[in-house]
Amino acid sequence: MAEEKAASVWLRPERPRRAQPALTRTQIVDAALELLDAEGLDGLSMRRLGARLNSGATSVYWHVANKDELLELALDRVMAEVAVPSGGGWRDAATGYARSLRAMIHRHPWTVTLFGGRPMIGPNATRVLDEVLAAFGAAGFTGFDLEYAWSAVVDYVIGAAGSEASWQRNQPGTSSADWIRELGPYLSRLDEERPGLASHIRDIWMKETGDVLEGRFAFGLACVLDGLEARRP
Amino acid sequence: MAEEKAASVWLRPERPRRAQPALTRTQIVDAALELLDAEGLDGLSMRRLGARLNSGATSVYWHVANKDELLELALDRVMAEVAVPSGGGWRDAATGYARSLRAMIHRHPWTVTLFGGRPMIGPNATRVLDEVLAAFGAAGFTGFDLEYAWSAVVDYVIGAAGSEASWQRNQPGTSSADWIRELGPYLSRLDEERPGLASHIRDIWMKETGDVLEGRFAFGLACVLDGLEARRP
DNA sequence: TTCCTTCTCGTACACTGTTCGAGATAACTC
DNA sequence: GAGTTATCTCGAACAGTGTACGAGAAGGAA
Repeated sequence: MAEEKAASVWLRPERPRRAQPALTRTQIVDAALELLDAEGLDGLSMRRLGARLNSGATSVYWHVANKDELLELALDRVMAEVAVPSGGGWRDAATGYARSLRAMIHRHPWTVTLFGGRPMIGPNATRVLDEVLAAFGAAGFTGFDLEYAWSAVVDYVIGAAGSEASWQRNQPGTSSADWIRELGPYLSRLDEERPGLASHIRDIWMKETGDVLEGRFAFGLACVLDGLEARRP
Repeated sequence: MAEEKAASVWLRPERPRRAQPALTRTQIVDAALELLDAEGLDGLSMRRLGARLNSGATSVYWHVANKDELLELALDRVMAEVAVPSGGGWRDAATGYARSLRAMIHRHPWTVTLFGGRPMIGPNATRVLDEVLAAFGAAGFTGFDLEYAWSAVVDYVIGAAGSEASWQRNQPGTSSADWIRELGPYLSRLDEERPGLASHIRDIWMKETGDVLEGRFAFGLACVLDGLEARRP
């Protein structure tokens, strides 16, 4: 990856082009997304991207400065899938936003590592942020409280959805129950050393189905939102 | 990275050794930690690790199967710095745990990417988890609620501290204010398109000092804990 | 025609994780 | 003592990575 900090992608428009261009930024991002969604962050290499585009590996560098920059574009692209419902109360808006963000992360688990890398200022990310601030603003939050309030929600969602997603990213096709099953010897050792923990693991992790994940997220989100409600001016 | 899934590190003890070994697991992890803390995840390569240990690059592979495994060992090592205070109420325990985890993440920003990769079952991670479960259990939580309750706290802390840390990881030595300043043209464009957002950015991000981060974390954590308190049996 | 911009791409460099097998060294066996 | 085995180090090699560079093709304008 490049060490130089080029000016942000969002300041440098797509290069001017002539009649029939062979490669486009959107086309490149499309192909990158296919690779990312199919095989995760490791699945995207510039050479494979070139192959998928039926072009030379290094042709992409005319349209995009970096691999980092390409990822920034891809991340903003999937932010288009995130929506903040309007019309209902602020709590509906917050819940809808949280669930929509989580769903997006589940569809694109590779995003997790990228969040927070630098402030996201792509068009879709700013649109989402603008909508979120409007919704929380309408709820009465202003100034620092506004920042704190929406941060609490995003931070929780990214933490929760991130931990859910990084499992499926690293152990595709296996459940945590499968994994625990391989750990027989470890669990029986744990029975002696930390019996409370061992029984909790057997109770919970072995039953970790989609429902449990769902329940966990609903619980945590409700906690955060209750806390916000209590602090709302 | 290896595709094969070797049995977990924690099931395979350090290899038996003779009188004066030249390389030790702990020694290796020590050196790895130095590299990780100094230069982040990218700073750790097997060759550089070998160099720091005054040994051949591939000698490490006798003591550790993978780079992934090495990272697992390093991650568990820093989990030793996390503590759950006991003696006070459950809320003291939860707060202390949250702050201790956040502080650890700040000291070792490279951990963020590693969390959730797979369940952490190293000795230090299990010790922490055991203590946390005990604290939340003493607060009255049982079964699924116990799992939900502690998850809400970890997920929030990892989300919040993670976003704080990934900034310092990617832009070492610069503040977000510096970064915004470079974005002059972008901000003035935003003034026209999304005036509310632009003014919020100027108000908040430009002033993002340690105090703001501190306030944000305290706010979010209080929200989560209030929510838990309300749901406590 | 000449010139300039736009765009593609082969080659090359310095790096990565990891495998393999050769060799050294110590401890145990006879 | 000699012989054998287990422990450990390490150089070479392989397939892969991101990216700089420069040669060249293709089209529009003068």
